[in-house]
Amino acid sequence: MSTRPPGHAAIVRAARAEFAERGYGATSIRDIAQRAGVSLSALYYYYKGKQDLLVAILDDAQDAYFSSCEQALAEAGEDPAEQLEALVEATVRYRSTHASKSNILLSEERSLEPEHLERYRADNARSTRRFRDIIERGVQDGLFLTPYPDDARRAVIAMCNAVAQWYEPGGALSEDDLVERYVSLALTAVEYRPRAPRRASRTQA
Amino acid sequence: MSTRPPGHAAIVRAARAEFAERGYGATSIRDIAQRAGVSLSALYYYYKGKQDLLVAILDDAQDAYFSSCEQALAEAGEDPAEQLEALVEATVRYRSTHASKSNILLSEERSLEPEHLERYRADNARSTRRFRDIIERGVQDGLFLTPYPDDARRAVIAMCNAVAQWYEPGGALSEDDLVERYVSLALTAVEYRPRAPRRASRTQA
DNA sequence: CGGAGTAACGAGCGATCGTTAAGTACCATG
DNA sequence: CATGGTACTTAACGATCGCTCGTTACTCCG
Repeated sequence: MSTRPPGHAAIVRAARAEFAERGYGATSIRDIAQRAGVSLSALYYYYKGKQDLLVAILDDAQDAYFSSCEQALAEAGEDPAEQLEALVEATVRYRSTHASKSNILLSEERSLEPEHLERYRADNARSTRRFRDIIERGVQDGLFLTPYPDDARRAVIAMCNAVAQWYEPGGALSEDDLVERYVSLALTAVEYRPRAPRRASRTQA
Repeated sequence: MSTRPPGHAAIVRAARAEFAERGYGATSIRDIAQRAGVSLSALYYYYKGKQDLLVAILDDAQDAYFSSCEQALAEAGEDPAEQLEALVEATVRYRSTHASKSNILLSEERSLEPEHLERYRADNARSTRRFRDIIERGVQDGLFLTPYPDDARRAVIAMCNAVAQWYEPGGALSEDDLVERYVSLALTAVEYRPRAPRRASRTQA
């Protein structure tokens, strides 16, 4: 998609920016075309219509996120804490470096027509399950002490997602530091207590 | 606003529902009028236009949230933990019982025209400051051990806000239980460690 | 040199958009 | 019983919407 004709890339870039800023429903294809520096009918050379463009952008954004998670998990070991770290890192990095994609992904589900909605929801559910399974296993292994695994999961996901709404690359906080903080916050949220050092006796009520 | 003519209340209710479901930009005033069971021009009897209606809905939603926070804080004592509890409880209750208002509040800032944006942002900033000041004081008092107060604050706010997107009243989880869990999660996020043995039993240790 | 395919363009279609103007039914008051 | 405000209505305006049409410029291949 990047090595394609320059017009195509410009259209996708412009559409992503407009959808992220104004929302799908408030964006006209003329807005997109103007931002991309092409005529409005150029859009119809590459896509069947506005909805088709949204679907393509959503698919691309979802693929990018999922493959990033997949890779992070592949490099992580068996330890649930390590896996949660990997997932949080992948998510935070994605939200911070691809803010437009993230914000569209997180807010334009409602703009999808019914025929595309099911697949989109199913894919998102797989992603949620990733978090859920890891946290559940951490709880079973006695590594995560949270009494509310489901709510801890939602909290971790919500706080990572919110990064896309406020973080500015190149600001005072580096991406690596950001990741470190959110990994730490996530482990705190699930109440991670490493097994090895036996000196901890305050836990387990 | 509730004791006004029935048409007015119906319009506001319909507009809230439509804005929350489809978004401001994707909602037409005809959609709103039809849902309210009035003609589209009835809207112009009460409001100057679509934007004016959004502003009224946003103002009402903001007032409801802020006054709820104010009341909760007034009933809380001086203890930062108690104050954070009060703020989280007020926020979670608001998000869970006024999902439409919440979701509009959380996503339609971008639909505000410049002249209304400044006041809206300023009011929201006051709300954020509430959380920030309480957490900062908790850290200074040595009650909150989090090394990242700003990020913990963002995490707490984000997880509370997300409630509006998934919680269903009347479901398996009661509102009181929901509040209890999120208060607990928030105290965990700021790494609350009570100085003296409080009678608290919902937090571990 | 002559198609074939690619990558667009400007003009315009019907539908829908936010908004306005002018009118109407219904009270309550004087 | 006339008058004035309240609470709407129907009809229509110009602008903009997503989308289609017919055309054009430019390559590459034989």
